[in-house]
Amino acid sequence: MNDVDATLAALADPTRRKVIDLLRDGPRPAGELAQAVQMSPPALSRHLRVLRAGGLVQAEAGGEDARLRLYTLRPEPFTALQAWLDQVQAFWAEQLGSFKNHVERGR
Amino acid sequence: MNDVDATLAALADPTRRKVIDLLRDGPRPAGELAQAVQMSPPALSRHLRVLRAGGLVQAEAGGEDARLRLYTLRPEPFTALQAWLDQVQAFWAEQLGSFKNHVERGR
DNA sequence: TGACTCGTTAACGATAGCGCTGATTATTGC
DNA sequence: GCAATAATCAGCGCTATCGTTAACGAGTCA
Repeated sequence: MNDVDATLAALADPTRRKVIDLLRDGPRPAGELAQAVQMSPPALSRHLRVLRAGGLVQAEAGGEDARLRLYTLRPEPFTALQAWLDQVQAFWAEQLGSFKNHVERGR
Repeated sequence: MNDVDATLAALADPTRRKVIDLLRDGPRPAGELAQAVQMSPPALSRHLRVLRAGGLVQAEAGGEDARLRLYTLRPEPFTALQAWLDQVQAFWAEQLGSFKNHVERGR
């Protein structure tokens, strides 16, 4: 329902998650990323498009060489995912609610 | 690399994420989950198998009626995912490192 | 025992995702 | 202008995944 779907779909692929890990060390041009994950530039370009569509990364026009597209991480989807994760983990926080839920659902 | 791959693959499907959200309110039998997501029991059973394989859920033998399999959330994969998320978000924590990375990579 | 329910497994058709090669656009430097 | 480079787009097979129906063990109750 939320955009968390798109975020998780983007992170599902191991290649894309590796790209995220690579970008943790700083911005990288697309070609360098393709070489790092041992993949043809067109294949990685598709992955980058998915990551862009999900808002996980952002392509800046490289200042020095305009042919290079420097990719950078964007924080929003990750904070949204963390918010959802916190909600899920609240399940164990309210351990005393394990019987409260039974009552609420009337079992 | 890690088992985070399996976790994210399991969470990628919207149906499976909805199951997780449903289980936040407490354990549910498989049939009730299938009805909640408007899906045939076999289809949901496959999703539950994926969630089980990833360790996100656990099937307990229902005490009252042994035919029912009550599914419950398991914490481990979520804490592992949170750990990875924290690593990624550390990228913005060290904002001053944006120039440090340039130096390290010798651009 | 026999009818019924719960859940899973098996087999099938349809769809979507992945990675490749080849072509296209934009930019650099001679 | 022209060759070379960076990145994306387009088209093509391939595999995996998803959901459905049908068949199968397991458990309940008369």
